Amino acid sequence: MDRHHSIPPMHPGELLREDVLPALDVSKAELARTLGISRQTLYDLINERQPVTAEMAVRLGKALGSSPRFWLDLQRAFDLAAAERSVDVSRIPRIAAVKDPDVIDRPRG
Amino acid sequence: MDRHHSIPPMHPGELLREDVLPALDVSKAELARTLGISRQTLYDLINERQPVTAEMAVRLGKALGSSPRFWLDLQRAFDLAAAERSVDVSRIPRIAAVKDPDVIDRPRG
DNA sequence: AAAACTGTCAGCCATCGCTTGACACATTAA
DNA sequence: TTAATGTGTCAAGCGATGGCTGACAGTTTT
Repeated sequence: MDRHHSIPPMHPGELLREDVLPALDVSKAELARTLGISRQTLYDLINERQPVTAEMAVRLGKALGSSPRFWLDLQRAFDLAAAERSVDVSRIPRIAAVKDPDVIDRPRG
Repeated sequence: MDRHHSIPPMHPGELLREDVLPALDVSKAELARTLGISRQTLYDLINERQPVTAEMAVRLGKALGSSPRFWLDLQRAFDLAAAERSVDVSRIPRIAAVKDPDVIDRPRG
């Protein structure tokens, strides 16, 4: 019953690099300045070497006029997929029933 | 528009401590063992000194039979609220229109 | 009494998120 | 044609994080 679950999670840097930046008429150096971060940090972000932290999400949200949650959600999905890959869960027994309300899975409205 | 979040976001540790653990008939020491983490780490988590990381979310998900995303979302809301408090965004100008790329489920393809 | 559980501290360590500084090269502005 | 700016990228440094082990003292379970 695992509906949805979009395919492979994208790193926020990819979106930034492929979609956002090209649409903007701003140099990377200037974007970094605008965001109040170092050029290196933006470089790392864009090249998917560094995640969008909560603080970074807030900055991006302000500058790009989007919701910080958007960026954070993107990152979380990415992190979760990675964790699912890297953590061996096979030795962890289920000690409680599935009583979880499957999150505030806000169906987007 | 975005109203204020009516409720201040809860740390996952609080839920773990107040709701989950009491409902379970498992000692904390054993839960730590079950999760494959140290007793200290569980202690820190429960006492809200440490966050639910993606990897931790996966562990909790497996053991408690809930979705890892549930735990991660809880943490994300918490982190975001903190970031919004701590990051001074007032000097960051909006350089792009409010174009919220309607989040996660990018149809892709 | 022995075994297990509890709260909590202290110390350690690898990694993380970010920074500055540098270099070589490319593009744009005066 | 210079000067300024931008670009890709590396290296080193730094404080904070996430996690661990070990310990102690007291409580509960067996």
